[in-house]
Amino acid sequence: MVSAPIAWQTDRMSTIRGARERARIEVTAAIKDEARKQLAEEGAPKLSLRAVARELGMVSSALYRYFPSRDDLLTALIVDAFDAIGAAAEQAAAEQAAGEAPPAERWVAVSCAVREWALAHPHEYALIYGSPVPGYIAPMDTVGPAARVGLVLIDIVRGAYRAGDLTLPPLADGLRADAERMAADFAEGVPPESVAALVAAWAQLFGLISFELFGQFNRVVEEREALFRQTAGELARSVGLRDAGTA
Amino acid sequence: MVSAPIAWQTDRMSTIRGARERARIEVTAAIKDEARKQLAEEGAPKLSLRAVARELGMVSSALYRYFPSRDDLLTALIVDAFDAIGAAAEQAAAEQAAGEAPPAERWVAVSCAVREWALAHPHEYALIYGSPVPGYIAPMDTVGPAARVGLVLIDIVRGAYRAGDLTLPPLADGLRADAERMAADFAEGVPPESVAALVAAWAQLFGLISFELFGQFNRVVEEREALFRQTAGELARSVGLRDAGTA
DNA sequence: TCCAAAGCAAGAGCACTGCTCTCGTTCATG
DNA sequence: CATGAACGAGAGCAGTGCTCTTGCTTTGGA
Repeated sequence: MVSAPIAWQTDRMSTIRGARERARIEVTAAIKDEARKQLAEEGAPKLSLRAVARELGMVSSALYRYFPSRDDLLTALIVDAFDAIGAAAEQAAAEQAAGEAPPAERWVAVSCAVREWALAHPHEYALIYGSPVPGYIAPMDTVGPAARVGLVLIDIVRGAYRAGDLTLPPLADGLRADAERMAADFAEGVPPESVAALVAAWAQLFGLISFELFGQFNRVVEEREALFRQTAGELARSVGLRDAGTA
Repeated sequence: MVSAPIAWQTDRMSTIRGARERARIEVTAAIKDEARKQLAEEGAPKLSLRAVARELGMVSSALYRYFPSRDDLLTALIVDAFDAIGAAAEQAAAEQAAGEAPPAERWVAVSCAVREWALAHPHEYALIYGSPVPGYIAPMDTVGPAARVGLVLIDIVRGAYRAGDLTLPPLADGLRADAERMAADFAEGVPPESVAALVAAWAQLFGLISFELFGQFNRVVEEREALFRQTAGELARSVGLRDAGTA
């Protein structure tokens, strides 16, 4: 029997094979750090391999030993960003779970955590939820990290369902089959009605964040946090979570 | 396909000042057309002044007689895109108004028209609703065209309110002042409760479209039109429009 | 009618970019 | 210890946005 792949990876990481391998890991991390720094300052389109190399005191061609192309470096940053926003959501959910808060409140807390991460890392947010780079096709490595926020939201709904605290929203006929497939694929233990509403709420949540971050609310909305909180609460209700305000 | 001319443009066009001026207008239009073509094929980041000039049989420096910089060319395309999606929304609204459809149905029709325009012009949509270009600040010329879709939605709600067909959604205390300001600024004749809900629904609508267009629904949602229709209907209800489905 | 002023296209050139290739050097391992 | 792989440096290619100069053409006023 072969051990789990995770364990095998940890094995490799703990077993330092030599100075060269360790240097490689360090340089790779340094490149990503510098790239992330430039990303935060100038944004993805301005991220330049040459500038990263320059700042690191090496020549541009040396960078290709670590990342075969600029897109691959971007992919690494994308994965990191998905992981970071996913971790922020998971942490918020964990904190709420400890306090035994009602599901709707946990939903709002997670939503706010996601929004706050986005406000703190606008360029990284734009990298993962903004316009995709044309010609760039997200490799499979990204789908796992990309799902983390969604899974947190699913968990909240599943918990509410198991506790009998979930009101089933209406479901259009044309959506039932797809909703059942989605439930089976990545939301086991959640009724299809809620899965469909959940996916819609998920997109709407990020719509609010994107509008705020991408400047669509400029000259329109001022009290953005209040609007977000209120709307996130209504989205919680729309997926069937009991209203937190009436508790 | 020429975009809707602005007032002063029409003025100038009717008063032909000379061959030179006419040539200038034609060349400007040709540049925009070619740029739009390349935009549709490759996307905004790949849009190259030199390539546009090459395709038009002129030298790159000549292009600067018409657009002082690449950003200015992009601005022109942005204004056109806002105008186009605004026109699509207005047309859908006009068609629905002629048939005296209930407000919620008109809301859904406008939403679907916007979505369909987005699906037909993904790169232009990404240009106006995707990640903003870092360092690029939208000039004032864009705010008018950018507001058109929103104004169509406001009109529907205002019509429903005047007809006594509007249910007022709840409004958080922290939002009332801002909502009143918004109502005074650009939604006269609409109660503040509805304005706040309207702005949120507006962002959520585009969140759905962006998620679909930017690939976030890949491997998740299949029946995207059905999900959009259902959610647009619920958004209509969330701003207080009478449910169309129960008619 | 003539002429200066303004508009225009072209070309050279600058400082960049991503990326490839070659050339010595250094390291890890059989 | 010797050999092959990994590595950093540098030159070079094709492309980019943008500027400046150089002539030519059109335009509008004297």
